[in-house]
Amino acid sequence: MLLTQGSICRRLYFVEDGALRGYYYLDDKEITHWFGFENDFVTSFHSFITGKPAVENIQLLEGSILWSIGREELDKLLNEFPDVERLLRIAYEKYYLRLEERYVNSQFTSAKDRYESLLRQAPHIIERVALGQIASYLGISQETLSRIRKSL
Amino acid sequence: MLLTQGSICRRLYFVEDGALRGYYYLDDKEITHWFGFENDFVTSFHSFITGKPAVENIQLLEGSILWSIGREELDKLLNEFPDVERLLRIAYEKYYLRLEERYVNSQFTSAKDRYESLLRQAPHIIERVALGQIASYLGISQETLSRIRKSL
DNA sequence: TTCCGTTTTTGACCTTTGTCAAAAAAACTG
DNA sequence: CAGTTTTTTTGACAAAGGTCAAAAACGGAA
Repeated sequence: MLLTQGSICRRLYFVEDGALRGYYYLDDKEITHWFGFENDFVTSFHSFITGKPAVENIQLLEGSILWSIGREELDKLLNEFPDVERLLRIAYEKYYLRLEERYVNSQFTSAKDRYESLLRQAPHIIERVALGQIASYLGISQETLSRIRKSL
Repeated sequence: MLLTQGSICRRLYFVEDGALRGYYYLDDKEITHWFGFENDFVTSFHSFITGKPAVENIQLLEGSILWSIGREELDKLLNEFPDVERLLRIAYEKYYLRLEERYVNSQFTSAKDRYESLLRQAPHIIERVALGQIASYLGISQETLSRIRKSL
């Protein structure tokens, strides 16, 4: 575990290699709301940005190589090097667009289409992650995902 | 209309006063995916950031006062003043968290809860925006929203 | 192997929300 | 106002996906 809900996430991670996921609990059910793989930045954005306790847990799914930087170190870098500020701004643009697309898809495409598009975008995910985690990531029940797989 | 789909959005707007919405078409149906009110930044983020043609339309919902800046002017400012870079980065953080929350809500709360929470967060929206637009914003059909309202 | 715990699949049934069509209400317009 | 258009509501029905419970498959560890 990299982070447990309730604690404050003070570090930003970069995944050189490996896999992790962010999840939280909704009436005792685990909801995975993101996966991070090679070359992703991961953190509990809400906690890292606001300094409030995290609502999510971050778990390593396999042996991974991570780099990390603390909030204070990052702030120092941001003050010293405008290029870092720019890098971060551009990273946010990318993550914003990614989330926007995911949001639109979640609202207006069927569970089946979402699963197929996940397979296209991240085929390796199937071998690395349990079914139930993928289902909650897609916003559907595990049973429904199982039926979708059968139908393909 | 501030922007029509297919054209490239080259400006970032700031709403001093008024109301606007961004919407796109999905099988001939209008899907409103955001509203902008006082003190919001609005643009077609996807088009503005990537320079690709917009998939969305931006429409003024009432008489409004807007400020705007073009992509080139903004880039000039970003190069000249690191503080602007910082401002923008922080704005992105805010919008990212806002979108993240909306995403989580859309997936795991009922249509009724989403409507009630919208009423709490933006009570004025009801008087300013048509029902069908609110419904598509919440990701539900107009009929369902009508029934939800009846049940309250 | 065999046993045990976990994950995935299957079946039956239920709930939420969508769709289509029509009626009612509200908002414009001349 | 009366007439027209747009928006909202209502009803009947359909579809997608959820829930619960049980069976099957899988993956170690002894």
